[in-house]
Amino acid sequence: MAKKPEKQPTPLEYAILGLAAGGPQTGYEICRLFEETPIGVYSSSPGSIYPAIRRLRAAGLIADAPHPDNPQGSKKVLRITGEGVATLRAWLGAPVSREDVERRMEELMLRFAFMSGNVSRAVIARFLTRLKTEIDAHVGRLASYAEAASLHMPPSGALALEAGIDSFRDRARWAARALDAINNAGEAEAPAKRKGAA
Amino acid sequence: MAKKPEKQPTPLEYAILGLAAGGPQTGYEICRLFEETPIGVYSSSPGSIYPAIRRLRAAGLIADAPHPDNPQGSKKVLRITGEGVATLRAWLGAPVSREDVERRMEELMLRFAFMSGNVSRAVIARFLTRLKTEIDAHVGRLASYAEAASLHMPPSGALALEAGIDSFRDRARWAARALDAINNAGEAEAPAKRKGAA
DNA sequence: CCGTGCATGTAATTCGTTACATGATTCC
DNA sequence: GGAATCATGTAACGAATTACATGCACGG
Repeated sequence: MAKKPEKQPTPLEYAILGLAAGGPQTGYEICRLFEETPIGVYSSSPGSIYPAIRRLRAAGLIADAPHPDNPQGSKKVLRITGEGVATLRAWLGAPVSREDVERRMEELMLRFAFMSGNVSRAVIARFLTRLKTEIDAHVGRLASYAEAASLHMPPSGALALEAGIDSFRDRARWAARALDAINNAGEAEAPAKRKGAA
Repeated sequence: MAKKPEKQPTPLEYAILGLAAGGPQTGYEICRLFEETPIGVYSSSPGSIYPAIRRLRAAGLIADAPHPDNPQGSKKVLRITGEGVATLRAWLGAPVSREDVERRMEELMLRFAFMSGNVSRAVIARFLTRLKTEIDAHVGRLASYAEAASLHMPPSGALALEAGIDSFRDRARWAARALDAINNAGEAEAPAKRKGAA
């Protein structure tokens, strides 16, 4: 358990790690998920997935499950390791930075997607709160840029910028709604500290 | 003007081409634009931009403007070539595919941003119409997937999927609004075929 | 016994990222 | 004349894309 340069996994590797955290998977199952479900906005295809699996295995974040009864070769079942869980949780719990919002929103949403079951409700709530704060700040910057520059832009340029601002605003509203949903779901499960409405 | 393998430029190269189509630029000006304006969601930094400029120059899509009075070495002014304009227009006018919407929405918005001044209003309108159609279809697919799978997903996974669907819906609404804006602006400029409301 | 789907990979290419290198202006 | 900014690049590296390679299992 030593001798790892401690390099941060790529988003694709985190995605695979997150899938493995939901239960043992084979490489082929992971390929299928990337092909057939909306998670696959993040690339797909065996050519990127199998090398990513190999890197995760080399880093000790996943391991081959003891071959159930397969002779070998075909059907290797992957299981996340303790260190893998720790790495995944560190990623999920990392602060939401301005750069994340400006240039890595997709990765933020991928992070969020894997949170339930892997981090506490408090961590999820903190993520959403911080996400909304950072998005609001970014929308402010974009709006003032648009105000200053829209007139000197070609119409389609201004409209494209508007689309970007809109989508950040929309995401901020979603974050607020998601926070409510998480809190309500949590209250229903937990011993119920307080009840407002049904 | 021969001997080019006719390979399709990358999004970054198209972005540079689009900027050059707006008027001569220096590499440094392009770097600054990527650093300081919201166009820079598409990477930035000299390390990717200068190599891209070199590739565009090698492909004959941009050329060095005859050095105005600079001795040499510093401050090379880039100008788009006729072939560059043709390549840019081909990109801007290309059909909107399902794959574009599913996995290259950012590139579609980049395309749209450069349309004014480079392609006709008809091409812009066709783009927006087709974009909305493809987005609506994709929303339909995502919604039926969500209906079938949301219950078996962890809550944050379902919420993340919802965020994705929302943002596509939002973008479809934007496309409709943008189409109106383009049409209205066009009518104001053109000899006015018909007038409905002020 | 033959094709289709299951299942796991490798190889070549290419682009982007990060970091570094270099020199010319301009401002104080 | 020294520092900041202008301005243009190169080098090392990593990772994704595309295409290809391989073999097993199973139904018809």
